[in-house]
Amino acid sequence: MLGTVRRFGVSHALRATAPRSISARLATQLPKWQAPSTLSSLAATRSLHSSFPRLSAATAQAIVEEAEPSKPAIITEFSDLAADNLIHNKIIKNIIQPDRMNLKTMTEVQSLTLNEIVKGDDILAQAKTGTGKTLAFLVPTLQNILNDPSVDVSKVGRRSARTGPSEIRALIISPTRELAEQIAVEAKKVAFGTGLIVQTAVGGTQKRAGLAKIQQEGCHLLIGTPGRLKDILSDPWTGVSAPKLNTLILDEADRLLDQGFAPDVEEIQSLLPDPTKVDRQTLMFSATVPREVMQMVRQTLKPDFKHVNTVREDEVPTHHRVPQKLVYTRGLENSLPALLELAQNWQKRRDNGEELRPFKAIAYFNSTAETKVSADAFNNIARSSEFRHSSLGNMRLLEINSRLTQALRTRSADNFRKAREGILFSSDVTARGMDFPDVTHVVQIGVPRDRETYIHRLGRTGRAGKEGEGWLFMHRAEQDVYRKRLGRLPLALDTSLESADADLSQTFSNDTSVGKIVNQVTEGLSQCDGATKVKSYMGQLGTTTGNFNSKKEAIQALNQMFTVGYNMQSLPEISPRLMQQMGLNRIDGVSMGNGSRQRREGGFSRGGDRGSRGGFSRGGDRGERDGFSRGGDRGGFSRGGDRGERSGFSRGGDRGGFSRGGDRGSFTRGGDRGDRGDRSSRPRRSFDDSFGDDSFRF
DNA sequence: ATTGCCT
Repeated sequence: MLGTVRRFGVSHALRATAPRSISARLATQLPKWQAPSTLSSLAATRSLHSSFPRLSAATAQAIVEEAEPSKPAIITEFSDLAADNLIHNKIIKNIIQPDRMNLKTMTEVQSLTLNEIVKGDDILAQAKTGTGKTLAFLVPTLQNILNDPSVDVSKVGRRSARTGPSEIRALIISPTRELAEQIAVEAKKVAFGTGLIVQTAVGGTQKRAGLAKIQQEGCHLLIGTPGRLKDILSDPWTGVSAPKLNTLILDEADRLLDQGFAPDVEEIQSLLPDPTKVDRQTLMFSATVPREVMQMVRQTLKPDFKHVNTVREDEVPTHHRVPQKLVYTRGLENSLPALLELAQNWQKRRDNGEELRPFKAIAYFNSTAETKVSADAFNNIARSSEFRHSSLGNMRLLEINSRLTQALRTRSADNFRKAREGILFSSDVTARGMDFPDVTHVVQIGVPRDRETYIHRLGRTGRAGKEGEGWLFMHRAEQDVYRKRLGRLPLALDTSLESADADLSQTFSNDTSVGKIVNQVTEGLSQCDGATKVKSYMGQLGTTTGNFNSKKEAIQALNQMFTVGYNMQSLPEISPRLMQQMGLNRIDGVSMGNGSRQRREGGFSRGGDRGSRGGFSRGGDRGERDGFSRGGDRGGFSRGGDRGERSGFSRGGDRGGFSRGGDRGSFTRGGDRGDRGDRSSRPRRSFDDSFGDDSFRF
């Protein structure tokens, strides 16, 4: 708690030196916001001007005592924004009317950023997932466009409308298409009736149709993904340009500034008017701002930008309202049974009269092919009449990843939004920003690529004041990478899922509930397309070899998943070239392909699904883009070789030395700053150093 | 080899 107060105290003191903002003024006039907990009621606004001196710990402590007693009430009502014509009446109505957005009270991040954005400051805003960041930048940004005397909204709707394809005043960049569309939907709600025109530009849609729409209707606010934005802004032939652009918004800013996106984002910036000639405000929003992107942030924003941070530095940026559980799986093949068991247990409790919301989960996987196999397997399971008549029978089982056609992606997202209960099998395409209502569970299968990914995925539940649960299923051999990569997180060990620890190489009787689950999953997987299973194996090859303690263990676990879990006879071939690239060798247990034969025959030969039956659709081509192959289609089955006997494979689960400990990983705060993300700028504390006696167990 | 992102 101490660390929190200190941070708050410093920030508050700094804030007092800044010009008094309207929100501060409003704050003192308004009744204090009734916060559900002190955790979220505290907030910090601080200036990060590069010349600002860093305070010593002693100074900070002194300020704490001075500043702590008077906590300002920082949250305001939307209706109060009408004062001084701060925000257009129409916008306020759109927000508060029961038949429209039906919101009343601003969230912290909304109230803390509104004035700064209207003032025109550059901002980096950090707030937890699901706390209304989108609205926080939309409302003042749309207001700023209305405030611009050169923007004429009065004639919109008539033929003589003065808006056009070069009237873009604000640009919002999003890392995924669905998020861009979602922001646009919200923007249109806010802008309704104001005459402001909101347009989108994302990939996977018809470029020409989108351009025609912009040309016909005009555009004040453009929302899009990096590739398409770059495309239309760089191509003079499109007629779409932004010579009057005043606002650039990076949603999920840390993602857009990371290696994968930064070049595109920089190029887009270079296509915008010179900021020394046309004044430009840049806004960055995210729940996570790892230390290593701060340099990029500073380079992109004006030197006097404001850092609004509602996540206290000793706090894990996840909701304390979302309990997080860690499940060790015996093998990689145990994850899907454990997922089914989780759903079943929940629905059983509902059947027994517990007041629980319907099971609505997102299952996250680290590769697209794995999402596909898993979704296909569950859809196969769901075809049985037993399943259909069980308490899981009404679940929607949907899949989304970047390899699907955009039409299917959109359909899955829409269907999952509407679904009362179900599972969305997802890659990281939905990890950030997506707002699916009433998600009760987020299940992450395998350790995610980084801590930010973990946090954002988890943030798909527990939104807008609702409850939710987070689950991480992980192989024992991922333990080290879990600690190193994810750092401090409030996960509690959970051993309630029996199928997570079952030895799937055994035969199970349908008499037990675990046996039934295992048999259902095995059967569902048997019916899946063999080629997709190979792609899943290949896809996981990259992540598991990076996640496991050793490559050898990773290969053994994968091989077992493939043969025991996927019910395949022989292992996918890995070309000598790839093996060399990945630093694998024969000893690791991979099946080395014959490069020349593979080239000659191309792709892979269809090998044996042992248990596959006819009759069912194999999941196969339900519209995946490019036949689900991105670049070199490798991975053949090795011919001949071990004909399905499993004895040749190591059984994974070497668990020597591991102790299961009690379930105590609850949410406690040590004195040290939980803030991490310091992966590059300074040496990380070792895991053990950062844990006191009553700290997180995992 | 692994996510997402203009054709």
